[in-house]
Amino acid sequence: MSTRDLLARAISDAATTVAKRDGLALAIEPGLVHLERPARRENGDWSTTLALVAAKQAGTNPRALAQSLVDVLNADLPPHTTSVEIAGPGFINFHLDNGWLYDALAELLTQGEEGYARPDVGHGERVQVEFISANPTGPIHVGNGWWGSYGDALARVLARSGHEVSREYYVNDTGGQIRTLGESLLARRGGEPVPEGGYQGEYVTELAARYDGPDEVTDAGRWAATRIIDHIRSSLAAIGIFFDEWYSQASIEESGAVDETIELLAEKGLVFEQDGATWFRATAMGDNRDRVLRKSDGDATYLAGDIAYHRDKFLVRGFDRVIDVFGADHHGQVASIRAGVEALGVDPDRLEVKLGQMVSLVDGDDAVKMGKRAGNAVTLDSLVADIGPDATRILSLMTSLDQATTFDLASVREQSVENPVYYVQMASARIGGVGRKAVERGVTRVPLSDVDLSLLVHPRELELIRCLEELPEVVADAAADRAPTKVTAWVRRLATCFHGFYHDCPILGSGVDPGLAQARLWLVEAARIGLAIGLGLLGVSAPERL
RNA sequence: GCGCUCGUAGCUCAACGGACUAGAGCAUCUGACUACGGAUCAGAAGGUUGGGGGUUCGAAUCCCUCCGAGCGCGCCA
Repeated sequence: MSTRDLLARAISDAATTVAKRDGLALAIEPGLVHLERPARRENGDWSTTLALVAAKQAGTNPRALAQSLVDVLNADLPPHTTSVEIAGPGFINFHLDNGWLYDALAELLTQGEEGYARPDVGHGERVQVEFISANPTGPIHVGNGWWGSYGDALARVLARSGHEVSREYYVNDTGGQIRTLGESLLARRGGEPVPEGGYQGEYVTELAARYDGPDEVTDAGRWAATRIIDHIRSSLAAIGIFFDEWYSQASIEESGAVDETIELLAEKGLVFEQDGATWFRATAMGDNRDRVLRKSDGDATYLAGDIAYHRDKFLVRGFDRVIDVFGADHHGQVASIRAGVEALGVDPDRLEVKLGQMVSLVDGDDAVKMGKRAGNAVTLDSLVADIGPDATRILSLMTSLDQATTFDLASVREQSVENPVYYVQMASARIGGVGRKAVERGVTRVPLSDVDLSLLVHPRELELIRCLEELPEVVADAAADRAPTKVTAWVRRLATCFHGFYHDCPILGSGVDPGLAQARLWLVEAARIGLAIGLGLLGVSAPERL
């Protein structure tokens, strides 16, 4: 059990003691004790706001409650605790000796890369993360890659924190756009200009040259969409994004699921006919207007397919939770699909929609030329070719999804200090360097049980251990908040701590005490494990040399 | 016009109900190398968190309002 958990238990016990003694309504489960790290180290190693939060329900004031708790805690100090004090309006601060850090370090090393930082916050919840789902009518752009990196990292974080995760790409391989794609392809093959509103891109010309099927629009469109999806798949594979499922919209329509879904909604009295079309009474579910499900020409709308698709997710495949990651330009769909899900009798809270704000690229002096929305005009392939897969992923995971971002290609293109991937990967390379140097000098790590970790007393060493100790909590928070950027922030902090340690604490130097050298070698191993876990969650490589 | 999202240092971004100096990086200015990779480390300077109200013991964070920006408002997908 971690020191943090032991503290939480001690606080819970103290609350029980105080409640019984003073007749207060105060019962706090250890798991609900909120512990945080004070911003300033002199205010202790851990802090709790329990007295602030619980005073009202206990019928007392925060300072008085805090004082009672502090008295009880000081009478029987929790493990590693040297003192407990009250601060400000009623914060309770705990000062610990370094022993808790050595315990944490040993725990990390014992659990290793596989076992460490696997907080079970999901309890096996089955979560589907659907992301990218760009239409198969052309290459994907930078925004798709940006939001895709988010979706993939979120899936990794959820998987590590006790969720059963499935990644899915919804392929819109039907409807008018596929016909338009087919028309464009056939026009190009016939040497004619692409019709108004068609797809003009060069990729259409390239595909046309390879197409040897019939002069039939739908066949041509489907054929092209399949080739384009293959291309998208490889573009995403290049930055480490893979899907469990590529779900075809056409397959939903062909299976009859769309008709069934409309029928289901009709049974609930939420469907009506008007102007020759079939409508969904979405306003009954809070949408701001009703929506067409079946057009007067008999074709199902995109929305009808999407509702049928979500019915499949929740009611057929049985996911407990569905997280859809959309670009902000699709936010108009959210209210309708949410209304549809609710109409099907599914608790709409089980559907989470994450909107990725727009991404803009500038390129040094060419900023103006590229224009404001350049990000959505530049292909992901060209970005990756330009700055590499690792930089693409870490940059897209530096900012939160809901922050519209602009970044300058010129500043990250080369091995520039503005490119955070080098700072982090240099830590990885230095760790690799220590290993190589150790081999060169014939130094090997002795078993952990023979090492005295308490020799690690340098402030740089202690900071590094503190940082590593935070990882399980960072993973849990990142999962709960759907915020993989928290992992990015942590990885950068870890790199900073490692560089500081590396700078000030020689490991293999001739003047280093052998016992201390062993402790430091194990600390380096712990840093390697932490970095590997963190970068792994982000989909960024941890190279042993640069 | 309506709706959704967002306005935090010169720039790009953190922090998303906690205090104790709103944090990083870049850019600017000072320092540290015969180093286990200096693509590093240390320090300085830089912000009434778009404006104004409100709720709270406590607000960048929640609510209202105004201003500004982006994106949507099809029997397209």
